[in-house]
Amino acid sequence: MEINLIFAYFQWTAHYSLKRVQGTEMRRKQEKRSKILFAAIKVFAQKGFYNTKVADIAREAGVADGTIYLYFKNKDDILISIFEEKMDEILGLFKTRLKKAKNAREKLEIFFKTYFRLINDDQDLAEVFQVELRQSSKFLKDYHHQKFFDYLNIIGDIIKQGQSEKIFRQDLNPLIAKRIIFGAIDEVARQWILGAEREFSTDEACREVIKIIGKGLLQNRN
Amino acid sequence: MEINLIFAYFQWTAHYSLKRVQGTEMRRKQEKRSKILFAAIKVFAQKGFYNTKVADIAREAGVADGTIYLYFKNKDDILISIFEEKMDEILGLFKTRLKKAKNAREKLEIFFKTYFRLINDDQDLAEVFQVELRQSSKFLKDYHHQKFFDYLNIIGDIIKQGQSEKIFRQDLNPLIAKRIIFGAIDEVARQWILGAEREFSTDEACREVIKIIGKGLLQNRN
Amino acid sequence: MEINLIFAYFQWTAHYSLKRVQGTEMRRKQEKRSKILFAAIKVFAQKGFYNTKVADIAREAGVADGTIYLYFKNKDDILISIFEEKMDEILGLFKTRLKKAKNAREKLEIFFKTYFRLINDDQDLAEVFQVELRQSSKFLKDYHHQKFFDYLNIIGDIIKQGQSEKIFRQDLNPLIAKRIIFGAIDEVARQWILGAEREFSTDEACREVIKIIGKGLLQNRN
Amino acid sequence: MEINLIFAYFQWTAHYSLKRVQGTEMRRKQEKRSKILFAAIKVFAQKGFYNTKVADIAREAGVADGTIYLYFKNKDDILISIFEEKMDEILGLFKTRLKKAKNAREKLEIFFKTYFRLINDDQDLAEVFQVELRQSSKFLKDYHHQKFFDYLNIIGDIIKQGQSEKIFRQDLNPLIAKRIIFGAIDEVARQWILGAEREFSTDEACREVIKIIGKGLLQNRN
DNA sequence: GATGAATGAGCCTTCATTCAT
DNA sequence: AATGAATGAAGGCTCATTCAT
Repeated sequence: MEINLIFAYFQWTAHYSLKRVQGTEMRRKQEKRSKILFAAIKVFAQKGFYNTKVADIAREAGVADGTIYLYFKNKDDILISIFEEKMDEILGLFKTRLKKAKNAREKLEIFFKTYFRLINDDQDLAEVFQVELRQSSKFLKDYHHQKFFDYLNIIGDIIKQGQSEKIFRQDLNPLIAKRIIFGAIDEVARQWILGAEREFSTDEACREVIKIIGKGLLQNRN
Repeated sequence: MEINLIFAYFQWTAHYSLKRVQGTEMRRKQEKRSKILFAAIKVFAQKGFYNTKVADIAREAGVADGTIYLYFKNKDDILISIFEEKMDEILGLFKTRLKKAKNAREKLEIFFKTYFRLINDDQDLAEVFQVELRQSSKFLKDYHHQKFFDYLNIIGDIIKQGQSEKIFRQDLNPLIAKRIIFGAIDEVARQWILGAEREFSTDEACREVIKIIGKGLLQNRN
Repeated sequence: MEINLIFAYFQWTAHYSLKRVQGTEMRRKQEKRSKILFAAIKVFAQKGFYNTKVADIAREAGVADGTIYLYFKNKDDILISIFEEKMDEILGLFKTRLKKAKNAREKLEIFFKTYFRLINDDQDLAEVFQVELRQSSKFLKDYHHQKFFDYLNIIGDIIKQGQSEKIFRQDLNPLIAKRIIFGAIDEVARQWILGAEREFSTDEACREVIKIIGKGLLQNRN
Repeated sequence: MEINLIFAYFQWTAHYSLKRVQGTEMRRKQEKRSKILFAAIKVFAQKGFYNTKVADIAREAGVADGTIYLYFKNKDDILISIFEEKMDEILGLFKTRLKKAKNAREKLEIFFKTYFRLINDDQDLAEVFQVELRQSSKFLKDYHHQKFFDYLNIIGDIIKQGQSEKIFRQDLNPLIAKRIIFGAIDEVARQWILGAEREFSTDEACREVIKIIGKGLLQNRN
């Protein structure tokens, strides 16, 4: 509930915060950029990056084809921008939410809850992140996402903190462990998104992850 | 070592098993088909499905462009065939290997070991599975991966068996748990494959997975 | 020196002469029109007509893209206007300068000197004339360069005058001869303009032309 | 008459000479390439380079659009190839024809005759050379034609030879003189090509050039 | 069966021109 | 009058697929 409010607020600010002080025309420009980005997310989610025509995005956004190129260098740039800009929002949200936790175990739980809340609240975006950003060597090999590493390191840092707090096992390799965790939630989310019939809710998924991963990380005595 | 032998054998049989009884010309036909499939795996792994030209596959396979269409309906069909045929091999291998285990815990461990052995031994194939098939649910609308479900259900069955053997927690939802496990190993494998510098070995990865997931599934008292 | 002054005067008048009697706002309008024309000459000279974007001209002129269309019908119209208006200036200059000559031979020499002086003093304009207008007969199907014929006929008239003065050979075909002369000076000018390293001065070029063409036209006895 | 025969022979050899020893399929490949080049010359001559669509060339050549790209890198490459390949033929023809001359004066005359014969016999090609190759900064500035310099130097060499034979004036600057001559014949040719109504024949043009330029170069005493 | 030259539908991108402000 | 964001038609080029040899 609370998260919902935060998320709504965060969505609202996302479009405006950076430019709040600037004039109306600047705001309008940002609005159109956001409109295109939003349309692109929707269409990429539906058809996939390579099966999406720039004209599809334009139609969805309600602008002319050429207008896209006033805001983005090319089609690839749209996908990269989705990643960069949305990742900024997401990283910000995680940072804010994790501040409240008093130890690594709580942090892990908040992390999972925030993650599945995000997935639940913006499925198109989630799908683009889950599916489209994976598919092209452009984005996986050639293009190095500092922001993706930042994101992964949120998990890594929680693990390390948990180890120094003697809550998590000392023999874990955080490098591999963070991938295990990321992969686990990522795949569950993907299944939730792509699965035709919803076999489980994001809340159930979250609880399941906490059960398995949470327990898997703990010291034997706990 | 032992696994390697098994794997080598299995690779050899893969090309011939289905058609073993047929004549020489049929065998030659299979050889060319395999050559193309093998080339496709390599090129898809390098460049991704959409950035691979049919001509690239032809060149890699050492055949003419047109020849490909004597063995495959179209470019999509190559990807599907990779999946179908390799999945048959993989499913067969898992089945053989898992027979030896006496309980779910052992099965899980064998599953992980076999998985990372496969990844280690055929990286190109692994990459195609990891990256390129992610998008297939988009572009191959009609195509449903029964074999992928079979594969996933190997994990699901191990979980259920572990629950009935009272080794694994009773409150696990096998539907979600199998995704968690699949996602975890999948992501670790992806990182191992795509990461420029090898930060860990497949053996380390395997041990780490067993530590976290293995423990995460167990009953509290164990 | 003297010519320089004349040329400077002529440049100044070019912008105002036609509209000298009109009010200030009209003059301001002319100024902007000239600014655009001047910018267009510069950019056309640098990049060629087809490789020049209207936006390039606008930027060079320091006006908005749309402003150009307040002064010119379209991109073609800019090129035509350059030709028309600059040709008026040039024709006027030739007329003024040629008045002083007492015979065809002197006229020819003054013509050459004036020509190379113009080339020397406004290289951008020269380049547009040299290179870009070459193609105009293609793309401006309807447009006939009356002024170019006027210009050519200055040469033709000098030849005819020289023939009736018995200075030039009687067997010359003025129609062809004027093309020969125009082509000769045009090409020398082009080389001077486009050649990376200046291999000769316009003065040298002028003297060389007078030597060859001048002598070539003369009666045998002279 | 004689020239016509030579020219016809030379046209025939142009397509085959280089590949004469190779197999039929190579010859067929050359034929198609020539067909496209020939079509391009025709269409460029009619509409100009920038107003010609690749599809226009394809239609004229009777091939599909894509076929063009099997033989040429891109549209620019077609124009460059026209220049390069035709220039080879032309240079070869000049070399052959000029061998027969016994002094510079005769050489000059043969040069002019050959030139106007070429113009007369392949008007489309002449137009492309005259007009299209001039219009783009691509071809005039960025692209350096060694072959064009070779061509110009044929004239330059004749001038130098004439000077050492004491036939031509000693005070000529060959650098400028060759441009004067090239420009003169070039412009006459262009007028002959572009002029709607043929005001003169190429033979007349040739005679006129010999009269003016020929005489202009001679020593005073001759 | 094998070839690879040929095809042509399709799409990204550019840019001259318009028009609301 | 001036602006410049928006438009959308147009075209160069790619590449999966075909088919004559």
